Amino acid sequence: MLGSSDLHPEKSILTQLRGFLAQAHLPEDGRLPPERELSAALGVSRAELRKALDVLESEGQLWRHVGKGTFMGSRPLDTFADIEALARRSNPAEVMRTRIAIEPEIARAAAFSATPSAISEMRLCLTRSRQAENWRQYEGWDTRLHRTIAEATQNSLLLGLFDTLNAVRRAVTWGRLRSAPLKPLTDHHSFAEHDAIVDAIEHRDMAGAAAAMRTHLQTVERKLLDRQ
Amino acid sequence: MLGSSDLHPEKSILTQLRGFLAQAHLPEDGRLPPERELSAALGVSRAELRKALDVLESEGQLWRHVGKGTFMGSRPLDTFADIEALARRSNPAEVMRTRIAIEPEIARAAAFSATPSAISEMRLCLTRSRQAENWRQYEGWDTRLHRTIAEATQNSLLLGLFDTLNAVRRAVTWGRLRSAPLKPLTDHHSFAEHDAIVDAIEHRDMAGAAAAMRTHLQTVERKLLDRQ
DNA sequence: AAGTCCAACCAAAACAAGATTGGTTCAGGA
DNA sequence: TCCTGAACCAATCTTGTTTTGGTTGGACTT
Repeated sequence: MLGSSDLHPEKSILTQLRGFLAQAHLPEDGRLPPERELSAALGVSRAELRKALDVLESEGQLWRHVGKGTFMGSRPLDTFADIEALARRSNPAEVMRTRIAIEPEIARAAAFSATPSAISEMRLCLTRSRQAENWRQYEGWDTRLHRTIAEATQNSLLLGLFDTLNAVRRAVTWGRLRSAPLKPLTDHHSFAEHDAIVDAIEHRDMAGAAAAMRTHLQTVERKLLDRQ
Repeated sequence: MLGSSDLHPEKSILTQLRGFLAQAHLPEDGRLPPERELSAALGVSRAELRKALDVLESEGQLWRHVGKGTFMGSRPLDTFADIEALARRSNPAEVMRTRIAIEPEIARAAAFSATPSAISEMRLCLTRSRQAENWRQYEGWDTRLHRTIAEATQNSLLLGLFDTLNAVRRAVTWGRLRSAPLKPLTDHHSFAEHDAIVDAIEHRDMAGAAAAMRTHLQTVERKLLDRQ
């Protein structure tokens, strides 16, 4: 077991690698030579080199990706969110769960920050949605109500995340439920639920606003499930 | 000037093209044949075809792009959420409020969906963050812990929104607090708070996970305020 | 002269084939 | 038992070619 040339082979390779990384100056992006080159340069097998690299990666000192290479520093995040890519990986159920997770908190924040003019715009959306003559109109005012609530938080970042979520929702439903026929404008229990949300916001009832929004979205989710 | 074979050549080509588009069934994406093919098929010169296409494009019935082709319908809007634009409109306080709104709900979902391997990765993050020798290492493991929790929801959309939020956070703090000196690695009450979050997730305590995450983030917020 | 056609060219985008690269497996040998 | 080397895999990059809308200029017709 300890008959080899040194007692701590992996440790010596680790130090050797650390020395190399400290000495050799890497390119701008912090990329270091491919494993095959590096193992040859250090005179060790690729497997042993990988063990040492595993340690450094677990320490968070470098990150690796197949086809790209090995880089010093911490793994970079995407600098832009690709709506289409998100929609491709997601599905209607996931969108609904995400709405249920996030929109109640938006309503809570809105109950804290909403201005009177924002609340009156919500009331307008409620009235218009009641007057809607077909599903499309109703959906339009429903969407606008939810966005008005998000605007009322006066939190541009929260609003941005809401818009992203909404864009994904549209992309997902377009892709999967495009065959949905023009729904008749029948039962809209949602009227009372919408009222409850806006009422809670107007009364600065944060917990109530969140609860009302959650109840509403769970109703929507149940309708979705029933239709399938 | 009107000596040619017909008085309104461009108009006849337009109607001919309209007829073709109504009759021929296009592929899924609404793409129509390249101009060179289409002009040959309709027996008109490419220049004349392009004039007709210009009309249809000005009417908003189709859109074109070099290298891509000509498509029926309206030009698709950008599907990228611009992180930089969000960061420009936001600020550290807003980022913090948004984290407090969203991350507790992520923790709640994680308590429901987390796999044992995900939980063990959270434990690893806890251990490493305790062993951290400087602020940068600690921050790295802290970030990774929060992302591991988001991954544990097994909700790709929620994860995507979390990543967006995180990207904006980094952009905002880099832009505004770049002058922050290397903070010493002193008081980390956060250890116990992190433990409480992971414990709740492991015990499938959804409400507890959300509450622990909210408590933790409010602590972070208080530190931010104290420093200013 | 004015309009039309045709061919060529341009840059952006798509497409295709090959090479790299981290990750994994397995037979062979020390 | 452990390590090695080689092979294989899938994701990614690289490179070169093709396709596509947009543009220009000369030849031909009227």
